[in-house]
Amino acid sequence: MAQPDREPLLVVVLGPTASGKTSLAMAIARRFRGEIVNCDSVAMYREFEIGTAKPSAAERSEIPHHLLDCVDPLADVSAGEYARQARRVLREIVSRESVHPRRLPIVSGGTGLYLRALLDGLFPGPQRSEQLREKLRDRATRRGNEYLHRILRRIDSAAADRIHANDVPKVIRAIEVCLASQRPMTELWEEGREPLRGFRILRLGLSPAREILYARINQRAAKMFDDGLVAETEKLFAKYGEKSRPLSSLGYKQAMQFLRGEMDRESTVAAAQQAHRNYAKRQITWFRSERYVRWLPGVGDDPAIQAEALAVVEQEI
RNA sequence: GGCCAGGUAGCUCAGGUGGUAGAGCGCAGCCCUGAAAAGGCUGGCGUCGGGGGUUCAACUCCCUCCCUGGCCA
Repeated sequence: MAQPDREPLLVVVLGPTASGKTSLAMAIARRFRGEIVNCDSVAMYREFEIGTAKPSAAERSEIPHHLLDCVDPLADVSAGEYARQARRVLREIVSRESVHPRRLPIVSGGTGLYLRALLDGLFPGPQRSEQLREKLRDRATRRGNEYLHRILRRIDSAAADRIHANDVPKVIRAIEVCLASQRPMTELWEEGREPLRGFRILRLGLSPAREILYARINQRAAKMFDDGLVAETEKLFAKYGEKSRPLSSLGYKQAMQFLRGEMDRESTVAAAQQAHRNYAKRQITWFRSERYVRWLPGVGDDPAIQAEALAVVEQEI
């Protein structure tokens, strides 16, 4: 029996792309009156449909979904912004006075950093400054990565030790933080993060065999092209131009190359499949070190896996 | 059948006046504190087409055979 004063449960479904997170989240939501909170960075953008494998219209009308289609194609999201919005949504779901029993929030997604920002929090640092970044990027191109890295070493040597000189975006972010806050970034890190409070968190991780996952990825990426990914990309490019960041994300990036005539259709599909596989591998590495994950050895639309997951949630709820 | 080009890592290809080989990609492992579907780091891998010969030593030189592509008949 649930104690009356127990904190509400939050279920998190995580795993690499194409592992069946949506299916599993839907199954849990159906059974326990859930609402799904998206945690895929690109799915937040409006109008990017085919390449993002968003839940279908039918799924969205059956179960409430949050943080999908909430960002303008010309805007930029960030981990911090995501975390703020997601926390607000979670509190809202769980604090509706009129709803009994309480609805179950289910976070579902594969963007590891966003998930960490949501659950563990980020350090209290400044937001990005596009002008400064532009300037630093420019210097990196003209004077080299090592040059930029030496600047970082001068103002925050601990950060320079941790960040490889070739990892330009992270070097730039570190310099940006130091300059904006007038303190070494690693010193700000010491101040800790602000984790999400007020929930008991159950992490369910999907971990299908590599071979099976790669086969699903290949199939799904090919299907995106059959379903009109190129036409969608063309439309979005015509409407927003190159400044729309998600146009350079998985699938869209390859479709853009096709539209520019850089590749034939077959190589385009192959390149998109490749990019998705590489991404999945990085996700797997990221999630592997995540703690407190209840791993499910299969795919989210497998009835046996769903049954296992439902049983685990049942115990916790 | 003749002539040319070529057969080197899973793939595409570099290379070497003879001292047992590389790059990119793939693959695998890893990192990640507001661009993260981004960015970066590390690492296997080869009977250098087969067989002979010359040589202390052949992937490299010579002979021969096989295979692929092109041109000519």
